[in-house]
Amino acid sequence: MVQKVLRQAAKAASRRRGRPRAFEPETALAQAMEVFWKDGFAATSLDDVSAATGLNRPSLYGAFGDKRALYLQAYGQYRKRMNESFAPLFAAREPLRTKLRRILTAALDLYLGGPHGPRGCFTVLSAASDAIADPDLHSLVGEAIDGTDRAFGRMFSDARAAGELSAAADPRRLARMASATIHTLSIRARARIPRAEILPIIDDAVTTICGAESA
Amino acid sequence: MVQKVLRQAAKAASRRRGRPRAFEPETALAQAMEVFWKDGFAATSLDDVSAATGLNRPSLYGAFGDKRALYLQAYGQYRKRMNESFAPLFAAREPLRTKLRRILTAALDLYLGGPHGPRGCFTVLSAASDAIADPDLHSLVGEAIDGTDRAFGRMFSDARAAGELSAAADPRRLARMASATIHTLSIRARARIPRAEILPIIDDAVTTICGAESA
DNA sequence: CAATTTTTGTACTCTTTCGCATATAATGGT
DNA sequence: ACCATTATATGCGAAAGAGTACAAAAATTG
Repeated sequence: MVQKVLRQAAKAASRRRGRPRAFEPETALAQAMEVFWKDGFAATSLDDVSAATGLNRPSLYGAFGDKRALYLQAYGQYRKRMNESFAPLFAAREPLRTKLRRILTAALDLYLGGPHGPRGCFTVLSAASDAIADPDLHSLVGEAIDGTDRAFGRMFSDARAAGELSAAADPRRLARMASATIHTLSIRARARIPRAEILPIIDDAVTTICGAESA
Repeated sequence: MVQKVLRQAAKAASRRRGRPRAFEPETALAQAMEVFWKDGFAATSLDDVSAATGLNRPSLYGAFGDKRALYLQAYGQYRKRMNESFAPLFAAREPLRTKLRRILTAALDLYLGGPHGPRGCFTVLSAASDAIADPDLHSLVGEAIDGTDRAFGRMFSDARAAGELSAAADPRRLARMASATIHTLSIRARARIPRAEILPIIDDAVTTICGAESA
């Protein structure tokens, strides 16, 4: 009994007991994410995921559980990756105007540039899905939206402290407008509206939030 | 042959030939719309639609065609109804501020108050769906988004002409920000965020677009 | 009333899909 | 070398889902 506990504790460090996995769960999850992101939960079959990952269904079950659990983990990885890739953009020491433009442009590129065409934001897709009825997904999506609001909120709050925004500006209001921009970018990208017609919205948001171009 | 053509031409006016329908297509379409709106295209089975309408599947096929055609017609009816119910709000002779607030509030109520709980905007859902790959749906959704931009655009343009907005205001930019607000309301409603947490966004948008409250 | 036309309801076929049972393969422990 | 353990691959089984065939029902036309 004690032995077993010790062995389990060492699992991460030393090699697992039986036959080793022939794949990296992280990679498989990233591939599963792609197909779910493209077609959504209901329209994606486990055979689609199987084909995308190169794994048989039993391997998927063994590693991640059933379809729902797999989706939740794929979406979890999406959130983690988004946080990692956008954190430096939010932390950058740049003029507010430039920073906001960079963030929105990065989001649009991400939404338009999927390996299978325009796809929008996975969070927005998950919210639209029937799977949003699931309380777990429901929480994750709520956290994601809130997290975006907060990230923008901190950015505008810092900018105001640095004198880049008027003292009367409300960081939380501006943050929600920035999130709204993210959402409209996602929807228009997914609707396959051409990039050239979406791009002006980034200018709209920068102008609306930071004021008209002064230079 | 000529007889047949004449008969078909008179079809709309005089009674149809064989056994009459036991249902109104408009009503059935409205009921189909509800279920598609709730769960999306892929997660809604024809049995679900059959249950919601009280019609057998062969009747659905006879009246509307296959599942895809049915969805397109249900979505078409949604668009028609939205245009009808929002047109008077856009046309109202009210202060811009009041009008914008009324429109956004009506949208939020619609998104939150489905017979089966929060549901968001059907256009946003359709864009998120896998069915967006269908060129026909794709066009309909594009038109819907564009139509909203234009409706807001006219409103702001008129308001500027009436002196309710500064001469420097760009109606198209403001229109896209208003549409973005509609989109974020839809997403947050669908994500089951409580009404009280969504409501401030309407204030945000009114303030951002019309300027800070003067009175 | 008989013939024709259209709708309705039952039941059917064919395909897809999820989840799992079972057998085989590959590793660590003793 | 042998056992315990974990992963892989084939394939099964039950269920759901889309679309349709067919006969009965309900209307119009002559």
